[in-house]
Amino acid sequence: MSDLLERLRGRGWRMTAQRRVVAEVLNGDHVHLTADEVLARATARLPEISRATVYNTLGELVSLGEVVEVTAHGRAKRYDPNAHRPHQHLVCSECGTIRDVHPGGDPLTDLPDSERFGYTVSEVEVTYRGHCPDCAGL
Amino acid sequence: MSDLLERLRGRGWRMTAQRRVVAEVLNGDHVHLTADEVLARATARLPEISRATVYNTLGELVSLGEVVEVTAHGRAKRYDPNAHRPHQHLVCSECGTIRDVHPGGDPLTDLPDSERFGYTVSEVEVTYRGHCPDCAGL
DNA sequence: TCCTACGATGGACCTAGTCCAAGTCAATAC
DNA sequence: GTATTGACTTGGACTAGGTCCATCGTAGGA
Ligand SMILES: [Mn+2]
Ligand SMILES: [Mn+2]
Ligand SMILES: [Zn+2]
Ligand SMILES: [Zn+2]
Repeated sequence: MSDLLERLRGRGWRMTAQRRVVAEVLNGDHVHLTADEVLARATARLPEISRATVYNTLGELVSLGEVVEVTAHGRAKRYDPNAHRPHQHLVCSECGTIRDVHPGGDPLTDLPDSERFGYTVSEVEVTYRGHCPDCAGL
Repeated sequence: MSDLLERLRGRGWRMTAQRRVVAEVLNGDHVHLTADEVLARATARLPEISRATVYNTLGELVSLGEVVEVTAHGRAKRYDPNAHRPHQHLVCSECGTIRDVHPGGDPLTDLPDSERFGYTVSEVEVTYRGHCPDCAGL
Protein backbone atom coordinates (compact mmCIF):
# COMPACT_ATOMS: atom_id res chain seq x y z
CA MET A 1 0.00 0.00 0.00
CA SER A 2 1.15 3.48 -0.65
CA ASP A 3 -0.22 4.58 2.71
CA LEU A 4 2.66 2.64 4.17
CA LEU A 5 4.85 5.28 2.54
CA GLU A 6 2.57 7.98 3.94
CA ARG A 7 2.84 6.59 7.43
CA LEU A 8 6.59 6.37 7.18
CA ARG A 9 6.95 9.91 5.94
CA GLY A 10 4.75 10.99 8.83
CA ARG A 11 7.18 9.37 11.20
CA GLY A 12 10.00 11.51 9.84
CA TRP A 13 11.43 8.89 7.56
CA ARG A 14 13.71 10.44 4.98
CA MET A 15 12.30 9.30 1.67
CA THR A 16 14.86 7.93 -0.76
CA ALA A 17 14.46 6.02 -4.02
CA GLN A 18 15.87 2.92 -2.33
CA ARG A 19 13.46 2.95 0.58
CA ARG A 20 10.59 3.56 -1.78
CA VAL A 21 11.33 0.51 -3.93
CA VAL A 22 11.82 -1.73 -0.90
CA ALA A 23 8.46 -0.62 0.47
CA GLU A 24 6.85 -1.14 -2.93
CA VAL A 25 8.29 -4.62 -3.30
CA LEU A 26 6.76 -5.53 0.05
CA ASN A 27 3.35 -4.35 -1.07
CA GLY A 28 0.58 -6.90 -0.62
CA ASP A 29 -0.93 -9.20 1.93
CA HIS A 30 0.43 -12.69 1.44
CA VAL A 31 4.03 -11.72 0.92
CA HIS A 32 6.81 -13.60 2.70
CA LEU A 33 10.01 -12.74 0.90
CA THR A 34 13.59 -13.38 1.94
CA ALA A 35 16.03 -10.48 1.96
CA ASP A 36 17.59 -11.83 -1.23
CA GLU A 37 14.23 -11.99 -2.95
CA VAL A 38 13.53 -8.43 -1.90
CA LEU A 39 16.92 -7.44 -3.28
CA ALA A 40 16.24 -9.18 -6.58
CA ARG A 41 12.89 -7.46 -7.05
CA ALA A 42 14.21 -4.12 -5.92
CA THR A 43 17.15 -4.42 -8.30
CA ALA A 44 14.71 -4.93 -11.17
CA ARG A 45 13.30 -1.45 -10.47
CA LEU A 46 16.44 0.30 -9.27
CA PRO A 47 19.51 -1.53 -10.52
CA GLU A 48 22.07 0.21 -8.34
CA ILE A 49 20.46 -0.58 -4.98
CA SER A 50 22.79 -2.42 -2.62
CA ARG A 51 22.38 -5.44 -0.42
CA ALA A 52 23.35 -3.45 2.67
CA THR A 53 20.56 -0.96 2.03
CA VAL A 54 17.99 -3.71 1.65
CA TYR A 55 19.06 -5.17 4.98
CA ASN A 56 19.11 -1.73 6.62
CA THR A 57 15.66 -0.84 5.34
CA LEU A 58 14.13 -4.17 6.27
CA GLY A 59 15.59 -3.81 9.75
CA GLU A 60 14.07 -0.37 10.13
CA LEU A 61 10.67 -1.48 8.90
CA VAL A 62 10.80 -4.27 11.46
CA SER A 63 11.68 -1.98 14.34
CA LEU A 64 8.96 0.43 13.26
CA GLY A 65 6.53 -2.49 13.48
CA GLU A 66 5.55 -2.23 9.82
CA VAL A 67 7.01 -5.60 8.87
CA VAL A 68 7.47 -8.78 10.87
CA GLU A 69 10.32 -11.22 10.60
CA VAL A 70 9.39 -14.85 10.17
CA THR A 71 12.13 -17.25 11.19
CA ALA A 72 12.27 -20.47 9.24
CA HIS A 73 14.22 -23.41 10.63
CA GLY A 74 17.67 -22.99 9.15
CA ARG A 75 16.54 -21.07 6.10
CA ALA A 76 16.75 -17.35 5.49
CA LYS A 77 14.40 -15.09 7.45
CA ARG A 78 11.28 -13.94 5.65
CA TYR A 79 9.79 -10.47 5.80
CA ASP A 80 6.05 -10.12 6.15
CA PRO A 81 4.35 -6.76 5.58
CA ASN A 82 1.10 -8.06 7.04
CA ALA A 83 2.03 -6.73 10.47
CA HIS A 84 -1.29 -5.20 11.42
CA ARG A 85 -3.42 -8.30 11.35
CA PRO A 86 -1.98 -10.81 13.81
CA HIS A 87 -1.65 -14.24 12.28
CA GLN A 88 0.46 -17.37 12.30
CA HIS A 89 2.20 -19.44 9.66
CA LEU A 90 1.90 -22.88 8.14
CA VAL A 91 5.14 -23.93 6.49
CA CYS A 92 5.81 -26.85 4.16
CA SER A 93 8.89 -28.57 5.55
CA GLU A 94 9.65 -29.88 2.08
CA CYS A 95 9.54 -26.84 -0.19
CA GLY A 96 9.26 -24.00 2.33
CA THR A 97 5.98 -22.59 1.01
CA ILE A 98 4.27 -20.41 3.61
CA ARG A 99 0.54 -19.82 4.22
CA ASP A 100 -1.02 -17.37 6.60
CA VAL A 101 -3.34 -18.98 9.13
CA HIS A 102 -5.67 -17.38 11.65
CA PRO A 103 -6.46 -19.70 14.52
CA GLY A 104 -9.03 -18.27 16.89
CA GLY A 105 -7.95 -16.68 20.14
CA ASP A 106 -4.76 -15.03 21.25
CA PRO A 107 -2.05 -17.62 21.82
CA LEU A 108 -0.40 -15.24 24.30
CA THR A 109 -3.25 -15.67 26.76
CA ASP A 110 -2.81 -19.45 26.57
CA LEU A 111 0.29 -19.12 28.71
CA PRO A 112 -0.80 -19.02 32.36
CA ASP A 113 1.01 -16.74 34.80
CA SER A 114 2.32 -19.79 36.60
CA GLU A 115 4.31 -20.61 33.48
CA ARG A 116 5.83 -17.17 33.00
CA PHE A 117 8.62 -17.33 35.59
CA GLY A 118 8.71 -13.57 36.06
CA TYR A 119 9.23 -12.89 32.38
CA THR A 120 7.45 -9.99 30.71
CA VAL A 121 6.00 -11.92 27.80
CA SER A 122 5.21 -9.69 24.85
CA GLU A 123 5.21 -11.82 21.78
CA VAL A 124 4.47 -15.31 20.57
CA GLU A 125 5.39 -16.98 17.32
CA VAL A 126 3.51 -20.08 16.27
CA THR A 127 4.70 -22.11 13.31
CA TYR A 128 2.77 -25.11 12.05
CA ARG A 129 4.82 -27.48 9.94
CA GLY A 130 3.78 -30.18 7.53
CA HIS A 131 3.58 -31.06 3.88
CA CYS A 132 1.76 -28.95 1.36
CA PRO A 133 -0.57 -30.67 -1.14
CA ASP A 134 2.11 -30.54 -3.84
CA CYS A 135 4.74 -32.20 -1.67
CA ALA A 136 2.39 -34.73 -0.06
CA GLY A 137 3.16 -37.45 -2.64
CA LEU A 138 6.64 -37.85 -1.22
CA MET B 1 20.16 -40.53 30.89
CA SER B 2 22.22 -43.56 30.12
CA ASP B 3 19.15 -45.34 28.81
CA LEU B 4 19.40 -42.95 25.89
CA LEU B 5 22.59 -44.83 25.03
CA GLU B 6 20.74 -48.11 25.61
CA ARG B 7 17.96 -47.10 23.30
CA LEU B 8 20.41 -46.03 20.63
CA ARG B 9 22.37 -49.23 20.81
CA GLY B 10 19.08 -51.09 20.53
CA ARG B 11 18.45 -49.26 17.29
CA GLY B 12 21.71 -50.53 15.86
CA TRP B 13 23.69 -47.39 16.51
CA ARG B 14 27.39 -48.08 16.28
CA MET B 15 28.78 -46.90 19.60
CA THR B 16 31.87 -44.74 19.38
CA ALA B 17 33.64 -42.65 21.98
CA GLN B 18 32.53 -39.50 20.16
CA ARG B 19 28.86 -40.42 20.07
CA ARG B 20 28.99 -41.38 23.70
CA VAL B 21 30.36 -38.02 24.86
CA VAL B 22 27.86 -36.09 22.75
CA ALA B 23 25.02 -38.09 24.28
CA GLU B 24 26.46 -37.57 27.76
CA VAL B 25 26.81 -33.83 27.28
CA LEU B 26 23.14 -33.67 26.33
CA ASN B 27 22.14 -35.48 29.50
CA GLY B 28 19.50 -33.68 31.57
CA ASP B 29 16.12 -32.11 31.31
CA HIS B 30 16.51 -28.37 30.96
CA VAL B 31 19.34 -28.42 28.49
CA HIS B 32 19.28 -26.16 25.42
CA LEU B 33 22.81 -26.06 24.09
CA THR B 34 24.10 -24.73 20.80
CA ALA B 35 26.26 -26.96 18.63
CA ASP B 36 29.31 -24.95 19.67
CA GLU B 37 28.50 -25.39 23.34
CA VAL B 38 28.10 -29.12 22.81
CA LEU B 39 31.45 -29.12 21.04
CA ALA B 40 33.13 -27.24 23.88
CA ARG B 41 31.82 -29.60 26.53
CA ALA B 42 32.54 -32.67 24.46
CA THR B 43 36.09 -31.43 23.83
CA ALA B 44 36.64 -31.18 27.57
CA ARG B 45 36.05 -34.92 27.82
CA LEU B 46 37.49 -36.05 24.50
CA PRO B 47 39.89 -33.43 23.15
CA GLU B 48 40.24 -34.80 19.64
CA ILE B 49 36.53 -34.75 18.74
CA SER B 50 35.75 -32.68 15.66
CA ARG B 51 33.14 -30.12 14.87
CA ALA B 52 31.87 -32.17 11.92
CA THR B 53 31.24 -35.14 14.17
CA VAL B 54 29.30 -33.05 16.65
CA TYR B 55 27.09 -31.77 13.83
CA ASN B 56 26.70 -35.26 12.37
CA THR B 57 25.76 -36.76 15.71
CA LEU B 58 23.32 -34.00 16.61
CA GLY B 59 21.70 -34.39 13.20
CA GLU B 60 21.28 -38.11 13.75
CA LEU B 61 19.85 -37.68 17.22
CA VAL B 62 17.36 -35.24 15.74
CA SER B 63 16.26 -37.57 12.97
CA LEU B 64 15.94 -40.40 15.47
CA GLY B 65 13.61 -38.15 17.46
CA GLU B 66 15.81 -38.24 20.56
CA VAL B 67 16.65 -34.54 20.44
CA VAL B 68 14.69 -31.58 19.11
CA GLU B 69 16.07 -28.53 17.41
CA VAL B 70 14.99 -25.18 18.76
CA THR B 71 15.36 -22.33 16.31
CA ALA B 72 16.10 -18.95 17.84
CA HIS B 73 15.58 -15.81 15.76
CA GLY B 74 18.93 -15.27 14.11
CA ARG B 75 20.94 -17.06 16.75
CA ALA B 76 22.41 -20.54 16.57
CA LYS B 77 20.04 -23.49 16.80
CA ARG B 78 19.75 -25.13 20.19
CA TYR B 79 19.52 -28.85 20.84
CA ASP B 80 17.03 -30.10 23.40
CA PRO B 81 17.21 -33.68 24.69
CA ASN B 82 13.80 -33.32 26.32
CA ALA B 83 12.11 -34.78 23.25
CA HIS B 84 9.69 -37.12 24.97
CA ARG B 85 7.71 -34.63 26.97
CA PRO B 86 6.16 -32.15 24.53
CA HIS B 87 6.71 -28.58 25.65
CA GLN B 88 7.26 -25.08 24.35
CA HIS B 89 9.83 -22.36 24.98
CA LEU B 90 9.97 -18.95 26.55
CA VAL B 91 12.96 -16.98 25.30
CA CYS B 92 14.45 -13.75 26.63
CA SER B 93 14.89 -11.54 23.58
CA GLU B 94 17.66 -9.70 25.40
CA CYS B 95 20.01 -12.41 26.64
CA GLY B 96 18.62 -15.51 24.92
CA THR B 97 17.91 -17.48 28.10
CA ILE B 98 15.41 -20.28 27.47
CA ARG B 99 12.81 -21.78 29.82
CA ASP B 100 10.64 -24.77 29.17
CA VAL B 101 6.92 -24.04 29.45
CA HIS B 102 3.95 -26.40 29.40
CA PRO B 103 0.77 -24.65 28.36
CA GLY B 104 -2.25 -26.88 28.66
CA GLY B 105 -3.69 -28.57 25.58
CA ASP B 106 -2.21 -29.55 22.25
CA PRO B 107 -1.62 -26.45 20.12
CA LEU B 108 -1.91 -28.63 17.03
CA THR B 109 -5.62 -29.14 17.61
CA ASP B 110 -6.08 -25.36 17.82
CA LEU B 111 -5.71 -25.21 14.06
CA PRO B 112 -9.10 -25.95 12.49
CA ASP B 113 -9.31 -27.97 9.30
CA SER B 114 -10.57 -24.91 7.49
CA GLU B 115 -7.19 -23.32 8.11
CA ARG B 116 -5.08 -26.24 6.90
CA PHE B 117 -5.37 -25.72 3.13
CA GLY B 118 -4.79 -29.37 2.32
CA TYR B 119 -1.52 -29.51 4.25
CA THR B 120 -0.70 -32.57 6.34
CA VAL B 121 0.15 -30.72 9.54
CA SER B 122 2.40 -32.78 11.80
CA GLU B 123 4.21 -30.37 14.05
CA VAL B 124 3.87 -27.03 15.76
CA GLU B 125 6.51 -24.87 17.34
CA VAL B 126 5.47 -22.17 19.79
CA THR B 127 7.97 -19.61 20.99
CA TYR B 128 7.04 -17.02 23.59
CA ARG B 129 9.34 -14.02 23.67
CA GLY B 130 9.87 -11.38 26.30
CA HIS B 131 12.29 -10.15 28.92
CA CYS B 132 13.55 -12.34 31.72
CA PRO B 133 13.60 -10.94 35.27
CA ASP B 134 17.32 -10.12 34.98
CA CYS B 135 16.89 -8.16 31.76
CA ALA B 136 13.63 -6.45 32.75
CA GLY B 137 15.38 -3.33 34.09
CA LEU B 138 16.30 -2.30 30.57
C1' DT C 1 42.47 -61.93 14.56
C1' DC C 2 41.10 -60.08 10.38
C1' DC C 3 38.02 -57.49 7.47
C1' DT C 4 35.23 -53.98 6.08
C1' DA C 5 31.56 -50.86 6.12
C1' DC C 6 30.47 -47.31 8.85
C1' DG C 7 32.13 -43.36 11.43
C1' DA C 8 35.58 -39.52 12.38
C1' DT C 9 38.56 -35.95 10.81
C1' DG C 10 40.02 -31.22 9.44
C1' DG C 11 39.98 -28.10 6.28
C1' DA C 12 37.71 -26.06 2.33
C1' DC C 13 33.56 -24.19 1.22
C1' DC C 14 28.89 -21.93 1.52
C1' DT C 15 24.99 -18.90 2.86
C1' DA C 16 22.98 -15.39 5.48
C1' DG C 17 23.96 -11.53 7.52
C1' DT C 18 26.87 -7.50 9.66
C1' DC C 19 30.14 -3.74 9.55
C1' DC C 20 32.69 0.11 7.86
C1' DA C 21 34.99 4.12 5.60
C1' DA C 22 33.94 6.87 1.96
C1' DG C 23 30.77 9.04 -1.12
C1' DT C 24 25.92 10.93 -2.08
C1' DC C 25 21.77 13.41 -1.55
C1' DA C 26 16.95 14.85 0.83
C1' DA C 27 15.43 18.15 3.47
C1' DT C 28 15.85 22.37 5.68
C1' DA C 29 17.41 27.22 5.88
C1' DC C 30 18.31 31.33 3.56
C1' DG D 1 17.79 28.71 -6.45
C1' DT D 2 21.89 27.65 -3.61
C1' DA D 3 24.29 26.20 0.32
C1' DT D 4 24.63 23.18 4.11
C1' DT D 5 24.71 19.06 6.59
C1' DG D 6 23.60 14.96 8.78
C1' DA D 7 21.21 11.08 7.42
C1' DC D 8 21.43 7.55 3.90
C1' DT D 9 23.84 4.52 0.50
C1' DT D 10 27.54 1.82 -1.29
C1' DG D 11 30.70 -2.17 -2.22
C1' DG D 12 33.52 -4.96 -0.28
C1' DA D 13 35.58 -7.07 3.64
C1' DC D 14 34.31 -9.70 7.39
C1' DT D 15 31.79 -13.10 10.62
C1' DA D 16 28.89 -16.86 12.36
C1' DG D 17 26.79 -20.92 11.67
C1' DG D 18 26.75 -24.74 9.20
C1' DT D 19 27.83 -28.27 5.23
C1' DC D 20 30.78 -31.15 2.33
C1' DC D 21 34.30 -34.23 1.10
C1' DA D 22 38.45 -37.13 0.49
C1' DT D 23 40.91 -39.70 3.46
C1' DC D 24 41.93 -42.17 7.61
C1' DG D 25 40.48 -45.03 11.68
C1' DT D 26 37.90 -48.43 14.10
C1' DA D 27 33.58 -51.14 16.08
C1' DG D 28 31.79 -55.13 15.73
C1' DG D 29 30.77 -59.33 13.12
C1' DA D 30 32.83 -63.74 11.09
MN1 LIG E 1 2.22 -13.86 7.09
MN1 LIG F 1 13.09 -27.45 26.04
ZN1 LIG G 1 5.72 -28.20 -0.27
ZN1 LIG H 1 17.37 -11.95 29.74
